[in-house]
Order: sequence, then C-alpha cells, then structure tokens
Amino acid sequence: MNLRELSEKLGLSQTTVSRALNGYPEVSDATRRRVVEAAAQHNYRPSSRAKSLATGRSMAIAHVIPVPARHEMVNPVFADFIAGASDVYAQSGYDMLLSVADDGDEEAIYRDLASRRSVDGVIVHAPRVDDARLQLLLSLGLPFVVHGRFGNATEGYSWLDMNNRRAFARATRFLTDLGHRRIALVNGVADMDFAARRADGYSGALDDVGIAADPALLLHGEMTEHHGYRSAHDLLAGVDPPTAFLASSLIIAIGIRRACEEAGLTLGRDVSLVTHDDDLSYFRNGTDEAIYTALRSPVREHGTLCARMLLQLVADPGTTPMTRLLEAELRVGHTTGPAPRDR
Amino acid sequence: MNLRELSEKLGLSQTTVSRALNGYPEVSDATRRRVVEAAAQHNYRPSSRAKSLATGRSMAIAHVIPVPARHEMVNPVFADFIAGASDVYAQSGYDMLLSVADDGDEEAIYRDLASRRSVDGVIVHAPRVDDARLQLLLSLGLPFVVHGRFGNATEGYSWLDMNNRRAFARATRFLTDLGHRRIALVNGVADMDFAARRADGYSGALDDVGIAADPALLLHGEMTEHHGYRSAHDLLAGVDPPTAFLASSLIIAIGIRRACEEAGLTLGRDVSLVTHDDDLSYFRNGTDEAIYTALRSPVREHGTLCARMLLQLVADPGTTPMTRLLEAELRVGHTTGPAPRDR
DNA sequence: TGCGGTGTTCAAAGCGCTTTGGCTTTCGGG
DNA sequence: CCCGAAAGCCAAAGCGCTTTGAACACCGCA
Repeated sequence: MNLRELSEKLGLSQTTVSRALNGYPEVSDATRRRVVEAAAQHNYRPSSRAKSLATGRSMAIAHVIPVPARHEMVNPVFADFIAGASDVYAQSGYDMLLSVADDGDEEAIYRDLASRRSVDGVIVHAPRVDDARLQLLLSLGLPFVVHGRFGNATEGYSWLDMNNRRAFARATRFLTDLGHRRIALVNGVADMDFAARRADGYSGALDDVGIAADPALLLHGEMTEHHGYRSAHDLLAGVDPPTAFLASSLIIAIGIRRACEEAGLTLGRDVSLVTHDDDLSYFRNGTDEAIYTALRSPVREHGTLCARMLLQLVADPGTTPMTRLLEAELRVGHTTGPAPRDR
Repeated sequence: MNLRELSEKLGLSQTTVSRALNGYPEVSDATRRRVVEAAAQHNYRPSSRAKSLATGRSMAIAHVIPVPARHEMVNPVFADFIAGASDVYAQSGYDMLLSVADDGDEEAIYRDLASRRSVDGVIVHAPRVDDARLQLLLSLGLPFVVHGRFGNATEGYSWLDMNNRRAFARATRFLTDLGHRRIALVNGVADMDFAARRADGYSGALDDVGIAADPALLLHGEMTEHHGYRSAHDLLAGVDPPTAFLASSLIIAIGIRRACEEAGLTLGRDVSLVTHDDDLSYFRNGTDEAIYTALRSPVREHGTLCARMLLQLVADPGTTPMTRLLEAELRVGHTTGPAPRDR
C-alpha cells in the first residue's frame, strides 16, 4: 500500500492525503478523520526512503562504535548506552544506524555516512586523546555529539562526558584517607581519553597528599576481566604489593576480585577496591546497598542525554556546540577498609 | 556532490556515469576510468535514500532487540552478536538498523519495519516458547532469521540456535558423574525459549540417572549478576543446599561465585559450578586454560552466521528456510570437582 | 552501396513521497 | 448583489538515483 493507492481508494489527491497524515492545517477535520482511519485500516505508513528523499532529512542517527580488529573487543557499555539513546530516537521518530568500525576504516565510515547522506547526525564513541576524527568530523559538516572528549580539544564541538579526573581524584583521596599509600590503578587503554583523565586524577590526588606515584602501579589495557585479573595477580605476587586497587570498570573489578580471592585475600579487609561503575543493567552494583565501593555514572543516562543533544543539533544546525560534564557519585560498599597496619 | 553535478562536470549523461560506477559492461574502459577517478576525487557516493528508492532494495538489515521496560535489562550478548553480524553486512554493503523494543511495542516495531520498507530483512532476537511474533513475521513477508527458536515451532522459518537441550543435559551429566546429586540450575526467564530448553536438558539428564528433580533447585530470572548471587545465596542458606550449580550465563556465574565466596566456600572443592559461556569479548573464560568449567558457544559467531543466512534469504527470497543447530563445547575449568563426601 | 551487428552513449520515465503554486468553493461584509 | 478572504483541495514539479528503450557511430561483409 503506497500513497497513490491509498489516495485513489479515498478518491482524494496524494497532496491531501499526505497533508492529512502529516498534520497540516489546510485539511478539513472530516477529511482528516477519513484519511487517518483508512491509513490505519490498510496499515499504511509512508516509505521512509521516499520520505527522506523528498524531505532531505533521513530521520536516522548513526552510532559508530569502534571494535579494534586485533582483539575484537566490544565494550559492553555500548549496549546500555544505546538502549538509553534509542528511547529518545523512538519518541522522535528517528531510526538508529549502527556502524562497527575497525581502527582501519574509521575514517572511511564517517566519510561514507556523510556523503551517502544516510543519517542526519552521528554519535561518536570512544574518543582518543589525540584523535584525527575531530578534524574529519568538523570538515564533513555532519552534526555530531561525542560521548567523551578529544583530549585538550574541548571546544568547538558538542560532547557529553563525566568528570573522570575529579571522580578518580576523589576515589584516590578516599583511599589515602583510609591510610592506603600503595594504590594501583587498573585502567583502560592508555590513548583513550577517559583513561588519560582518570590517570590524571589519580596521580594528581597522590601528589596532593605527598605520595610519589609508582609507575608500576598504573596499568593500562583493554577493559576485560582478564586485564583486571592479570594486573592484580602480578602486582600481588610482586614485591611491595598494593593495599588498594582502583578499577576503571566493574568488569576489571571482577578480575581483580578473582585474583584477590585466589591469593586468599578478603576485599575490604586485606585489600581495598574502588571501581568505576557504569550501572549496567545486567550487573547492578547491589540493589539498595552497594557491593563494591564505586564511582557511579549511569551510562544509559549518558545515552539518553547524548541523543537529546544530537537531535537538538540536528533540528537547529545553527546552535552553538553544547557540552555537558556529569559528576560521578561515590558510593561506599563493602570492598574498602582501612589499610592493614603491617604485612 | 550528486550524480547530476558529477555527470555535468564530466560532460557525460547521468546514465553513463551511473553505469560506469556500478560496473555495467556497456561503458568503455577509458570512460569508466575517468568516471571512477572523478568520483573518488570529489568524494562522490550515491545517496543511499535515492538509490534504494530507485532500486527497491534498502540495503539495510534490522536487529530488533527486546528490552523489557519493567527492568530495562539489555542482554550483554547483543554487543558481541552484533559485532559478528556487522562484519558480514559491511562486506556486502548493508547497513544495520537497531530497534530496541519494549514488550509492549514489539509488534508495532515489526509492522513499522515492514510497511515503511526501511529494511530488507530482520534478525529476531530472544524468541519465547510461545511467541506471537512468529505468525506476525510470517504474515509480513519480510525475510527474517531467528537467533534461537520459537518453542515447538521449528519449521517454516529460518533459525540458528545452539543445542541448548543437549548442552545442559551434558553439563548435568558431567556433575552427576562427579557424584553430585543436588544440582541447582540458575536459569534465564522461564518463557524464554533457550531457558526452557536448558531446563529440559537438565531435568532430562537428572531423570536418566534416577534423580528426582527438586523444583526448589530450578530458578528462573533475568540474566543478571544479582539473580546469580541471590539464587545461590538463598539456596546455600537453606536446608539441604546444593553441592553444584549450573549457570545459564557467565554473568550469573559471577553472582554465584560471589555468594559462595561470602559463604566461605571454595569453588571446585566445596561447591561445583558449570556455566554457559557465550565467549564475550570482554569476559573470556580464560585465555588458554578455562577458569570456569563451561559450555562454550561463541555468540559472535552466531551473529556472523545469522547475518549470512539472512543475506542469502534476501538475495533469493525463494529459498526454503534454513536452519542451523550448533553444538556447545564443554571445557573443564577449575570450578568443578567431586561432590563432598558429607557435609 | 547497403545492411545487420556491436559498442557506446543518452533522454526520459519512474521509484513514493513532500511541497509549491494554483484553483474552486464558500461565506461574511460593504 | 458583488467582492475579497478564507477554507479546502489538487496537479505537477522535484528529491537523486536506476533502468528502459532508443540513437548514433562505426565496423565488416555481402
């Protein structure tokens, strides 16, 4: 069933039917009712392709998520982020296009999206400290919102980020206040912007209380359980092991927990652990009471907010870039305690 | 830059330019070279909207993933599944559309997809035992492939599934062979098809060795860490606790592990645990050696295979439905051991 | 010289919608 | 009674592509 068929069936012109369905005023109430009814009855919906061709707007947003081919790692936070974003799209009648980009073809993907005009805007994920994408995106003229930031380039484009620096400074301070002096940070890959800011907050806070940062305690890697396990395992087996861990994600924290458990150490007593917590739907950090002491920043909400920002940008391309910095909440759970006196 | 502009710049007709770019034979080599070069230079790519309108194929596949509004649970396996599928799409020039469906508007989403003709096919996720979607999908005439199966309806449509029944029967048997007689299954939501099949395999295997299934040991719920923890916690605190657990996912297993740890029980010695393992990228069950004794079936591969099936179906709608049943591999890790003699 | 064949190119129609710019009809006010 | 405005509807153009059907030039061959 297409517009022509529907209008013939109704004995009206395509113009009138189109206007009736799109809520234009110059259609009588009686006619509009008839049209709307017939459309519902015949299950008619305008072809999205034809509609976008005619209007010039594709009513779709792309999310480009990087999946490095070398380790095929898909960051699990995307699932929840996307769920949050898609709520917004659904309400506004937008479709969501997902592009999985290997490091190699990242640039090609953005160019493609722009020149094929398949979407009205893009959400950019996983920005790096020094990222060629910023210039590319600006040159393409496609509205975009970044989840995170591009290193020092914090102006001239729209982004939403959590205050990684402050959050991790606060967590570090929380541990030093408990008497810990050897604190390890099990972080994400070093060139990821969020990881750099977290490392920054961590070493800044150590600095503030006069603790010299030990490079051996700062570990970068993919945000996997294995990275958490291996890092903690090696550190605990080495000389002068840390008494506390900071983890960049709950998945990493689980790995750390497994290593501690194996070493016969109890979290919150022998070893302390503070983790970042994206509040993933399948891994809530406790329902009423926190299990892990954690910095919480719900990524699903990030998705919702980014999507709203982008739609606003798309609706009014003249808008000056919007930025939004969210603070994480520190929730004290059962995985932290005073530093052991001696070991 | 559009086709008209490009062809004017080249002094050729749109027809010729289009044919040159699409590899039609009736264009001289010299002309084709000129056209291809100019297109690359001006960064021209045909508008996907116009192209699909003209060809009638939208060159896009939708994935409809259910996210029940009541608990907002996003199954983390989707991320890896989708990564696998999108490889295939990228190679064939397809886009991927993601629709997040609440229980309520599931039907509306499929109807919408079909009548707006925004995609050429659909991948259906999370089928239930008794699912109205099957009839709906068949009536819509949109090619589709189901990841899983719809209960007893295993014919007349294309699906890819793992052999849940056999896998869980095997795991159960593995545990009874170790002397366990009280085995709990911490499963997914009861009306999910995969959960039903797993429960089936489990109770079938118990039957075979003459153990009466205790309904108190079969627990259904969302596939969250919390579900694993709570289930194990309650069972271990109750009378006649199980000596072994079967978990329907690694996330659930982590919850079970936490409960055991809290109860002072060591996995593999005091309590045994076999889990299903989707081989998620961020949570590999060990690199060379398995951590958890597990039934492994890589969901990323499922994604790749489903996508290939669907593209084939789209290319040739006359094809008879394809089905594919994959066997899971049992890998023995450190979480299982003989049943304790007495407790 | 004429003719069919071949290789190369083009004009124009059509995909299913939106939207511009009329065209009628109705109605109230002078 | 006439006129202008307003309400309601429509034909046709246009969005950017593909594809049909035809044109044209050139060839070898009879």
